[in-house]
Amino acid sequence: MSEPHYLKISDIQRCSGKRVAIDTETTGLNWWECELTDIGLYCPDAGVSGVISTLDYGVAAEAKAEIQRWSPGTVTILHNAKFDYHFLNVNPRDYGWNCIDTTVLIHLLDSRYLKSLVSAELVFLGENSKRGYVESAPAKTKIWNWPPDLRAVYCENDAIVTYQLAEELVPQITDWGLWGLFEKDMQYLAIILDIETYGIVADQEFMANSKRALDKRLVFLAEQLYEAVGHEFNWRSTKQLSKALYDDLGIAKPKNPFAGADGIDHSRFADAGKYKSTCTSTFLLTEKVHHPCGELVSALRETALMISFLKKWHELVATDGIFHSNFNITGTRTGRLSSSKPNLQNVPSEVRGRFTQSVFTGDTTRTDEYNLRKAFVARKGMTFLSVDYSQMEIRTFAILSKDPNMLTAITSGEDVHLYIALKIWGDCGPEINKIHREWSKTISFGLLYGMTVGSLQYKLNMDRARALDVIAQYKNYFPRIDPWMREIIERCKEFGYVRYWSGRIWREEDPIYFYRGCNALIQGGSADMLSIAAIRVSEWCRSQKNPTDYHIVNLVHDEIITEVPEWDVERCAKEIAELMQVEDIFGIPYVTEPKWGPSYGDIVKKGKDASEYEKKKNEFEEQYEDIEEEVEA
DNA sequence: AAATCGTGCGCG
DNA sequence: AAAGCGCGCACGATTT
Repeated sequence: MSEPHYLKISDIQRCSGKRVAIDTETTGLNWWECELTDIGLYCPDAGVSGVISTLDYGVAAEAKAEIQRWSPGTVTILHNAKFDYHFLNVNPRDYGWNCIDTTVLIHLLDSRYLKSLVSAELVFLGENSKRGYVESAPAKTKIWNWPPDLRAVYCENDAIVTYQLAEELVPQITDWGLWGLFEKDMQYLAIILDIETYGIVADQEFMANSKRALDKRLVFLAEQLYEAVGHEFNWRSTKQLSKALYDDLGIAKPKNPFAGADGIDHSRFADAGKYKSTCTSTFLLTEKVHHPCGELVSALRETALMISFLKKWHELVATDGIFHSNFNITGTRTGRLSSSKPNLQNVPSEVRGRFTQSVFTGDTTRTDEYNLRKAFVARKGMTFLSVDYSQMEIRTFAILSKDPNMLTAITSGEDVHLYIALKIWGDCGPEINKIHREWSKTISFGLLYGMTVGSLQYKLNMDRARALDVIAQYKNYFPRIDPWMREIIERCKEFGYVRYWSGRIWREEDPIYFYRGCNALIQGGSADMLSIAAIRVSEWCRSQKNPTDYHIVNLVHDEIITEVPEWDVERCAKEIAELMQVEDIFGIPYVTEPKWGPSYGDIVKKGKDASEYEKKKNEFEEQYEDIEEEVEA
């Protein structure tokens, strides 16, 4: 092992204004409760290479303060910058530093690359310098428990590798014409750093009440099921469930819809084991197996899932009652954001079961203990303001494909799906129009994602000829759909990638997946637009008279949620909704819709009756009592 | 005992 | 219940 190079506090200032790679080691991943153990710096222009050991709290504070004195224009280079910045308690934007995050460089070159430093070094520098250190460390020991000298050389090495990666990758990014997009993503990263730091408050009382009610509900439902079947079993196991329903209870098992007249599945999927012979999906159980046990299992699954959300959240909420979720800008194939610990992008809402397997089966409203968005609340005196885009992806499709009729549809100001349905199939009376509207929705989203005829006939329960006819009518009305899709597939064939309006590159070499490029352009193109909107909203927040009262708290693909003073919400709604239209980008406004309320589960459009909240609350209390009685009985 | 895969489902 | 895109997470079953 090489000797560690311990730096003096005074060495830190030598990096100011220069290109400096930073790597930190810490006592854990949770930056809001863990400590820095080391700060590695590599700045060849200043002749600095080494580590500040920050095990001493005073030294850590001193080192952080010195770093904060770096002048504007200092180029900080980090691998997964958000992590280190959280521990250093700084946002590079606030100090005028440039930031180069090497994971983002990699992601922009090809979103399929793994982002770990080991993998990056191997792919782009052809080495694995970490291995030696890891092998000389005590087996299965966390880095923060390593001997300090070993950790120091490891940390310094990571900083050096990060610097080398930037040297290698920045010219590649420039060559591909991606530098502008990279700078945008670095601005985005700074905002996400703010969002994570500020966090979102947990309503732990709601979580506890909801959990209690759901636990009882689960026991009650399970007992019902076991009684019906005649014995206990693990309903979570598809194997055991299949046996209980179709063998023990003798319910008729749904026929394989892909089987031919001889009852045998001759499709190309049959051998691949794609047909799940247990037949226990919720879709089958509720739509095809008409038996109360199907409903029971469906309710059990929903209840169990809600409980698992609550259990996870209980572990994740910090001691100050705040969630510090993690948003990853390099986590998806298309350029969307992903969220974890907790995932703030898949929180169950009040509306349940809109679709089962994408087949419309009617909306139902969840009672309060199932409306888990209520677990996220605004701080005292504040309110959540959620502004989302209407039909964002259809709008992006219209703009990218320049389909004249689709552009008219989205700028008409009408209900887009109904508008399309009426244009294609005419006014057939309210009942039939409703069906046509569902068709239109299924086809619109299906086409965007590359749905096949077979799938549509299955989804809409039509024969092949009818499904083909419906698609033909749709495509006949929107003449640019087919040509646009063909162009994208052609580009994939020719270049091995397609470019978004933003310049982002989506790569694919396998012809069987070229069709996914259409979805990537729409989904990812929308994501790049939302990120720009978020950057502007963040700037707006910081330009307010009292900026500490205005924060973004969540981003959900087509929605920006801010926390603003309750008294000021109407003005905020108006200004942010307008700002988010970003009309300057395409010359066409993205229509936005503001809603607000005291919790994420209780945001409604302006004008909705406040007594609605009290009404639901009472229903919750009643239902909770019912469950208590049910269980006791 | 731990890692990985398969299934299922929440969201857009 | 495969066929339409993109995620994160929990759990059972299976593999190492």
